[in-house]
Amino acid sequence: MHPTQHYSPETYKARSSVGYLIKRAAALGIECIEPAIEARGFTFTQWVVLMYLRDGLAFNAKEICLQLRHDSGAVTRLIDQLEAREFVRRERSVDDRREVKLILTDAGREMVELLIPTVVERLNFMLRDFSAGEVSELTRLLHKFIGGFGAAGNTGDGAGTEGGE
Amino acid sequence: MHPTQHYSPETYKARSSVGYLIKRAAALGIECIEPAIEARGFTFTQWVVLMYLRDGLAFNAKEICLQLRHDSGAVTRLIDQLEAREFVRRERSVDDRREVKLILTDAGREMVELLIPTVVERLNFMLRDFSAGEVSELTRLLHKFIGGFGAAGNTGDGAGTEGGE
DNA sequence: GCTTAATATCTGCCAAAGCAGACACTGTAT
DNA sequence: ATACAGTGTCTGCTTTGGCAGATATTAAGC
Repeated sequence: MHPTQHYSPETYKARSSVGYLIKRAAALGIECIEPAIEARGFTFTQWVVLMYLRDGLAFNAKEICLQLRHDSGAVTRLIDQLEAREFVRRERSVDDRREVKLILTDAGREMVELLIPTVVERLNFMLRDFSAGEVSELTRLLHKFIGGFGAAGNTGDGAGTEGGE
Repeated sequence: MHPTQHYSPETYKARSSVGYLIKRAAALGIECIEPAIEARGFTFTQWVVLMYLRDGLAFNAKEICLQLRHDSGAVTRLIDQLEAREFVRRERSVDDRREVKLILTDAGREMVELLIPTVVERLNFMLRDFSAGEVSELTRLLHKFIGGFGAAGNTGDGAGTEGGE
């Protein structure tokens, strides 16, 4: 069960590493979309949180922390801002009074729907030279990348005995 | 000349958007590699800068700003730290005295080489379920994504699977 | 019922990053 | 030479994110 060696220390170069490329692609993508979001008075992160709530990717602060990979304190303050502007409402859960359920207000939902066409347009623009097959393959590979080790332990050691082609 | 419509506002969902997936992949990748870097006393960003200098992706602060997509002030302070620890040296350019050339010291180069095997191991771990063809295709698609609209000085090589097996 | 551990959220403090402006230097035109 | 625009770097000020600790609630053990 020798592990697959896609890279080796002797020949490793940043510019051909998927680590470098993914990081750079993320930065360029945000840079492309962010101005459109900020023109409507939101930070990119605020927008992302509103989308998470709309799409049911998160229902409380904890889940937003996990999704965003952000600190819980940062998320608290982020929600504070969105709540102050009445795009999100906090509602203490009755089942578990530790939990605070986050609910998109009507204004919040309206704002998300208003912004989506712009974001979609930007995404389509970024992918304008891609065929449908390429987008679908990129999506598949990114899903695999995320699922492959996001779920399995990534705790610093070589615990990965799962998988194994 | 109708643009390719990979996404449409009516059906857009965060979890299937390459924007969301790339951002998440980047976050997970950093999360996987960062602990190994910090165990050696560096922040992830400091590591990246050292790699850029090693691989000639940047020679001065301006180029690091463009590569990292960071503010020039942030980069100045980042270089301050690396210079204080003597991994990087500032050298005023004689051709253009506005420019400050950044040079990896011997200690800096040594440190990079010391860290590379760990980073390579982590990358290979993240990609352990990927075939060589998949890594190469992911690399190609990310290059295309970046080059397509980034338009930055991207001396692409396109190849992914160096290092063989 | 009381104690302890775990969970969800929030608050204070510090570091990192963005923004705007200052400064130094270059190149060009007058 | 002087003036002016453009560029690279650096410095304050503010915002954001990370870390640690506090509070409130739940769950399990005695």
